[in-house]
Amino acid sequence: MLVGMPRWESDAQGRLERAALELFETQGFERTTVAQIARTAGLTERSFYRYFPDKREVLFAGNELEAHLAAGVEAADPGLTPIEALLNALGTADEVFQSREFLLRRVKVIAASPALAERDLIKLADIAEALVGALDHRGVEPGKARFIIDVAIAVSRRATSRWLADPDATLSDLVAQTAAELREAVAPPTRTAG
Amino acid sequence: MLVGMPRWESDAQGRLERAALELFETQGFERTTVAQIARTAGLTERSFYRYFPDKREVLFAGNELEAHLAAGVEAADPGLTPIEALLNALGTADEVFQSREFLLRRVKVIAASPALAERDLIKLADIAEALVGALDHRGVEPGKARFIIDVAIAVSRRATSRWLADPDATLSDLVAQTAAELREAVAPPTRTAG
DNA sequence: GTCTATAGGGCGATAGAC
DNA sequence: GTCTATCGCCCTATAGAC
Repeated sequence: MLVGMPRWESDAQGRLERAALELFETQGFERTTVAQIARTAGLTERSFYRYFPDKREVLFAGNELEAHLAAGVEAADPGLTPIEALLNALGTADEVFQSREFLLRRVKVIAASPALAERDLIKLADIAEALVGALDHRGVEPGKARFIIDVAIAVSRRATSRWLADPDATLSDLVAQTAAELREAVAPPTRTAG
Repeated sequence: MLVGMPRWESDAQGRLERAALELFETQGFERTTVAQIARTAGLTERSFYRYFPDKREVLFAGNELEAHLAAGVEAADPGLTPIEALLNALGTADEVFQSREFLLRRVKVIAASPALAERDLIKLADIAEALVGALDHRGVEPGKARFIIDVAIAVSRRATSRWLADPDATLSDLVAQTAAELREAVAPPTRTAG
């Protein structure tokens, strides 16, 4: 036996994640079995469930984004309004994103499966809930915090969608542009005399 | 055989829905089986699936809210801004709600189960998607429409949550109040000289 | 790893209503 | 006869228990 020959191939979780994305792309989520993902990654079905509590989670592992955003809001200048603090943090989300290539593949797979779309939404809701705690430290009451977070996430979704489509723009610029769009949309209309 | 004696008890779907809510309340969603719901409603498990494509859906049947909101937006005064049209419609959502009593039971059951919370979120997303079509008829581009809808839904969620807690306020008043809160939250801060 | 309950789909049988 | 609601039985996959 050669020295340095590992007993198991490394990064079982990563292999499962890559195998799953690949299979979901080619066959669709519903028509892919957990056993198939595991086999493709050189593992057994049982081992899959050691890494992921259910089949959907294989596309949603990791808390980096939530942690990054919460940290960003906690660290924000106390002089900023809550929405400013949130949007600044959301504008740096790309710091924890994978390659745009990978994100686009993932977004497409998720959009193609209602089951994955559900999971995606609750993951976003989990992030929102985590940010309530961060705003709480700034003295924002939870109900109001959740409301402002929902608005900020709406801005972020629009900005991120644009950013995925336009390789040249920066995310934080698009967040700022979308925030301006928000201010305009909620302002009372200028009813010019007709 | 007596005249008027139906072969089956009527309203099988309603019986399933009531049995499910009751069982989810007492046992929780996960610990309730489809067979149990069906038995309680006097049906078999197989028949359950004739009415609902899956176990979660038993709490989410019906499209009344989506239809009501889409119709409200379609019928809105063309002079209103998109967000005004949306918020007006959302302020009348109570017209298609069940009793507050029933809503509170349902909200509690959904909040207690991650699986049901997921389904709840995607139902809201489905409504949002339907409203994109309604705003399209008003000449709003889809990406922008979805953004404004997400913001309006954030307002509506906060207003509805307050309305459920406060039996005396009207939903449309609370929507208006929350819209004012939104305008204040997104306005640049008045930085008084320090 | 093995075992098992449950979800959920396919297909056909049955039995009134018409 | 057709239509429609229900049930029966078979199957696989998920996911949790042991």
